[in-house]
Amino acid sequence: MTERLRRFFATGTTDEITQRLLGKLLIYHSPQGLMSGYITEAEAYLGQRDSAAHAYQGKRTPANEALYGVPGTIYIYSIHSRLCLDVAAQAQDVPEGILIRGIEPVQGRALMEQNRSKHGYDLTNGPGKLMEALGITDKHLNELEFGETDLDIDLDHGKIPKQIVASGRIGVSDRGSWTEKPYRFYVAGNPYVSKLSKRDFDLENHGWKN
DNA sequence: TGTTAGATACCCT
DNA sequence: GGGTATCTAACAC
Repeated sequence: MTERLRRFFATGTTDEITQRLLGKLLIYHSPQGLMSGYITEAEAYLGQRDSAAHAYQGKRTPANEALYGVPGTIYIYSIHSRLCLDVAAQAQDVPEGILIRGIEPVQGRALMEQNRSKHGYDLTNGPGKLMEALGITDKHLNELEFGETDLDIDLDHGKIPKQIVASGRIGVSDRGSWTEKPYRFYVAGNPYVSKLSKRDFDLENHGWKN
């Protein structure tokens, strides 16, 4: 199965893969129990030529080594005492990646609420929030591969976005022409998307086609 | 209801 | 020291 995921994360440009990732089911077999959610928001980072990427100008350290791994490698990094979840895209040694910024809870919502001590849409509508909801508090999954460990992505049981919105990436500032490039993608109307206005919520079907 | 500003927190270089 | 996430409070509409 990992063979399929590897192909998924190496076919097409990274911004295309990012859009295709929306609606796929992220699964975590946690020690607490099974948790899963549809991916609602993600950002593409285009490697050494992308001034907002961790691998800008070919930067390579033990911390971002996972970006250079095979397609589908898990890259976990910390920022402001929180963790963010990335997936390495493209062939090995091509340090492009996709940041998962939001999921819509499917299974294990009660566990997530327990981990976050929050409920409602605030549960998983941000990169640090979803990691806290999943109960991932360290980097032991870093550099492992999706599908080979407790984290998995199910390509078959996802949702189809009715409409995908592209926007500039969050938190990227003063990065020259890369600052405003539309490499953030999200499911239009889904409430589990960071910084989305309430009036844009599609409360009927959360922006999904099915 | 939405936008903004400030405080906080911590691992990696 | 840089990173840009999250929570709260304050203010404008």
